Amino acid sequence: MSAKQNQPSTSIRDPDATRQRILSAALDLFVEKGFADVAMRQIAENSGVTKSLIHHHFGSKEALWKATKEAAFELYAGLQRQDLTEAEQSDEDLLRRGVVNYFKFLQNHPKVVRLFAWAHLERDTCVGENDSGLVRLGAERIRQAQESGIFRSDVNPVHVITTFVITCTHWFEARSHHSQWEGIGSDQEFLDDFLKIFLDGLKPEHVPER
Amino acid sequence: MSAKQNQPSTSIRDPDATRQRILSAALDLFVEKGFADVAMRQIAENSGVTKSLIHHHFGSKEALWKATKEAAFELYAGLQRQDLTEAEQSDEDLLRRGVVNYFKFLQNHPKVVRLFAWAHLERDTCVGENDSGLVRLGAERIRQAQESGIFRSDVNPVHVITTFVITCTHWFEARSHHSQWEGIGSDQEFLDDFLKIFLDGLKPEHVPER
DNA sequence: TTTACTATTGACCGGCCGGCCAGTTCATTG
DNA sequence: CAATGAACTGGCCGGCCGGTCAATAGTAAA
Repeated sequence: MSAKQNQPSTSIRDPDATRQRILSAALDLFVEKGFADVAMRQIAENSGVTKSLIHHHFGSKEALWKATKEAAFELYAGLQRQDLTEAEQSDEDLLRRGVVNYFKFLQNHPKVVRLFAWAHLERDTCVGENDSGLVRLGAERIRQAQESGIFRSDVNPVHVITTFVITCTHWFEARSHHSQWEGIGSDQEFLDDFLKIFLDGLKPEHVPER
Repeated sequence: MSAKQNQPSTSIRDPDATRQRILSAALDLFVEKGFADVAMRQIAENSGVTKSLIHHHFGSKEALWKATKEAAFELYAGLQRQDLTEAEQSDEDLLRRGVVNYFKFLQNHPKVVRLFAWAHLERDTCVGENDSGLVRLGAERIRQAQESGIFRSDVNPVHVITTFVITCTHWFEARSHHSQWEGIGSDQEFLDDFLKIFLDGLKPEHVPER
């Protein structure tokens, strides 16, 4: 992957790979226990390097934390932007697919979900800043669909996006919380029910008086 | 409040009040920074007592954390149960009022919101266990409304409850996250839009075939 | 081969952590 | 008025924290 020249695998030192191993171990630990409860020593041990080496590559614990979040967000934004741009026109089915895609993404990336949850709690704003572009794009799609009469036009398009983003996100963030509720269904069953309510709730008013 | 006998206010020692002051300081700090990032020394300083005294009254940091969460949950459950039981029959307007009440509660108790968010992340199950009773009660109400033909019957009642609980909760938990989204409205505006979508989405099917 | 640079190590630092303990002060009770 | 026990204090402990630094080892350029 990052093999410079034709250097064979005899190369003992590979700083890129080292950084990657550190980031990976840091991600696992930060995701599990949050920033404050993780010791640099643990990260060092889990990644098979010295604590000093982490400082050499990343500078400080804070900087490593920031780098971890940025790496996670790159993954997140990359896939999301892809989903959003490859779809072309706006109709109900597009929104359904958008919700399903977002839901599936969170389902497949539980680490990202938890990492962002920690970030929210420490009032990290960079995640929110970064995806405001995605939201703008999505809201524009909704607005177009409202103008075409596909969706009701008496709701703020941003709130439509927010509603499903919030629902999907919190479903996974607080899974351990509501998974013990009696009678609650699987991921798929909840998604299906939510889509019924959400999409029918967005249908245009039946009696457009005035 | 907790004045035993007719003891005047000259009483220097008041262990109940002391415990309360410790709990209050602990709540503020835990809410702000989470369990791991709070030092017993800070709690001691903020509550005006010695670190040793906290250990005397609560035993350990973990125990204090647990006591803090339990106190918060008592407040939460008390008000929620009150809202749920004082309402009698089930109709659309009842659900609307339920959602509004829940939303307003979270709006008025940001500390509880954040405390529970920390608890979720450390996979604390006791919060979820405790309110499963509330959910059961709410779901039963929805089921009755479905039988009466007030709501669509093709969705799991628990998922109806879950949907609005999740939405309200995450709206406040991740406020710092989406407050920077361009075009997003105030608490009230979002609530209004969500209610439109949610309640209309719950209306019975228009063509009840079969 | 020499040089220069960077990746990597292990030992070490001051400081803060949660918890403990011996002692003091207060309030109740017999 | 003792005296008993709980509330409360200050000081101390071992241990872990993030971070630093001088020294070493590998690597690529000259």
